[in-house]
Amino acid sequence: MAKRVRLLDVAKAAGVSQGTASNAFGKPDLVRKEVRERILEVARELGYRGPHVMARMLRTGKAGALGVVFPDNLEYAFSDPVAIELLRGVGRECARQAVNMMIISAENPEQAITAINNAAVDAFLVHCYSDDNDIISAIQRRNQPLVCIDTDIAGAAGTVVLDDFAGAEMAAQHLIDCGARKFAILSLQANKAENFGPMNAKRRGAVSHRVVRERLGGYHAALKKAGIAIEDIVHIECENMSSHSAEMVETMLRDHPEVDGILAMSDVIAIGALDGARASGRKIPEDLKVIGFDGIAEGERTDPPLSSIRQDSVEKGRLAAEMALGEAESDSRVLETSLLVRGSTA
Amino acid sequence: MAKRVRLLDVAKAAGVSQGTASNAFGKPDLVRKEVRERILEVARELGYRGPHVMARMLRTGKAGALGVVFPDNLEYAFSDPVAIELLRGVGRECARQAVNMMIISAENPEQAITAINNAAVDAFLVHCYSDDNDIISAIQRRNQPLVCIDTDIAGAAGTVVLDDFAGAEMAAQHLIDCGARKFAILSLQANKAENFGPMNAKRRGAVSHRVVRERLGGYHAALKKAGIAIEDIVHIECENMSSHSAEMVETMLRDHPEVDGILAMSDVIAIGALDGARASGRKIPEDLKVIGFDGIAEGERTDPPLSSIRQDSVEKGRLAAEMALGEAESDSRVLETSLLVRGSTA
DNA sequence: TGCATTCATTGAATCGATTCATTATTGTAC
DNA sequence: GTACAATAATGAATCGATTCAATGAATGCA
Repeated sequence: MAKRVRLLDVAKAAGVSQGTASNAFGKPDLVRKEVRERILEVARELGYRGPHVMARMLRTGKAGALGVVFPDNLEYAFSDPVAIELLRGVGRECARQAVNMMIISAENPEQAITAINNAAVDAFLVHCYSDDNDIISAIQRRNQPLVCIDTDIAGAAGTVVLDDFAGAEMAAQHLIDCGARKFAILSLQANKAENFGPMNAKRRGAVSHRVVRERLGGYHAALKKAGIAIEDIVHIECENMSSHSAEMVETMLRDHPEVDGILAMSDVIAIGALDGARASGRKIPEDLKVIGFDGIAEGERTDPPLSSIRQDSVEKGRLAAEMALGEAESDSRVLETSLLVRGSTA
Repeated sequence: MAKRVRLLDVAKAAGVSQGTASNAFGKPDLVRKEVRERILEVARELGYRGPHVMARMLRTGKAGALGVVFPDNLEYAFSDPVAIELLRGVGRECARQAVNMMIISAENPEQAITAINNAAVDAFLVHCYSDDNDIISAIQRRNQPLVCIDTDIAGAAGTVVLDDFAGAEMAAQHLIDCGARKFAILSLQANKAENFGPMNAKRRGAVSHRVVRERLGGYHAALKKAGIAIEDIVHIECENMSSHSAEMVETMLRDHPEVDGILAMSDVIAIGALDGARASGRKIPEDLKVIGFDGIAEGERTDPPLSSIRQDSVEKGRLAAEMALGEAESDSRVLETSLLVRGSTA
């Protein structure tokens, strides 16, 4: 293979210094028009492909890219509707700032750390649930701007989270207002250790995922206020997959036929719950009221349409990117939620 | 800010050559154990952050990343269910090969070219419909492996496409078998120039998007074989958005109440068609049969569930990534489709 | 004509590693 | 005790740009 044509070759052939040749490409207005044109002409003749990206990066120290990490599971990033909305927001901001978006990909945590160390990026965005993460430390070692989404890590440059507590409170209050009295909570995974199924008090006390902790707290607060004892609530931990939660709900309704209100920590779980409830012969909302969390678009088309707590994930991603790229003040932001009433509760 | 600690500093402090220090990090087995440990120890003391990514890239010429470009519209990548499945496949293969995934982001074609030129990647993947694209040329100028998805560009290193013709033929044949006789085709955008609404023969003759050309050809072939004249088919061009196709279908059914079979070029369009048909008082599948294309998961939950032509977009993305990264033979691959019969036709 | 300004260009230093041809050292075999 | 391999370590060259202080030329103004 022929050797690559370098800027120096172009400069020589055009009879100018390397510095001028560089400017002809990068800072055209510093070079006289005729000279610039000659350089570009010569470059074309020689087959020069334009400044070498890696060389420029090394010299300038800018990568022109934002790293996005999903430590819990990469596949999740392109499966969960909420994660996709998040990515859409990140993408939007990156496009606005003319920065590329590097998705750090890995099959396991160890590989993720390597991937992080090999990524040429200017800043990092991490979406994760757990806060005891050595992937986070790997990023922090790089000493670059870092914004965490949905979890608050001490020492992170910035965090963007939801007011999950208030949202959950709103959800529970709404079911109470609709007349539900016997509650089941369908929780997201609470810990690094998978343990789906009924959730005992011990596990409830050791929730390491911030989102789960907050939402659980919010549910409990509202129910307690309404005079419902925590021990009377059915707690089930579900994988964030409709097919899985559907099964869980069928089992649950067999064991606890008295349940008349389901609080699901995600719409994906809630959609499965609708299926499970229907399969168990329940009429929704007459026999059983269901409310989800997130307010994803799919919730409009379910049967019946799903009530939920709406969050703006696109904006969450966009804001996080803005913070990481240094355009927005980099500290902690808490986004609000709102109640979305549809057929599954009213 | 203190100056960055370089490998040379570490080498000096540890009393070894720079070459050895480099090996201690990159090729540990070339360095005696005690020496290596001393180097790592010194590195820690000095606060060395590990080899500088950009410097390494420049020297080795490897970026460790795969560029993914959506020239038609970046936002589309994170909105269309099919594109998301594609990304999931790409992500899976990238993870397997421990390569990061660089999403080239841009708000307009001009910016996209800059973004491409600034991306430190080893190969490119392009998903696009049109084949007269100067973004493609910009990539080709970089002289790196390139795989095009869903379009066949002359000179591209590789292409991965679907047998769209056969799939469309199968769809039309199925509707005929179900008894439909008066057809409407809901087409995806056929050209760079937006022109939604009824599609005249002239525009039908100037389709620059390969996918649309092939699917249209497949529909026509099957219908012709069944003795249906092309002039008797209603052609409508839709934006790939359910809300849009719903409107289009309402109008269409007002103008052409005789239509009893809808061939939609995407499930997203088909889902909107179901809404539009329902709003127009049609019973599906009794009055009107609808078949989509793609076989997305959402089609299971529509009312009635959507018949479709299933394609494996995840595999399409995975295979394309494999080809671009040089692990699969890099030529042209054509993936097959299959018929998915559900409630909207039977 | 002289002096200050502005504009264009030069050329060497720099970014921070990896690589590879050499040299030094140690071990094994005869 | 010598020859030959195998193993470790060296250090200079290299990857390909950008940057910046210094220089030269051209212009403006008194």
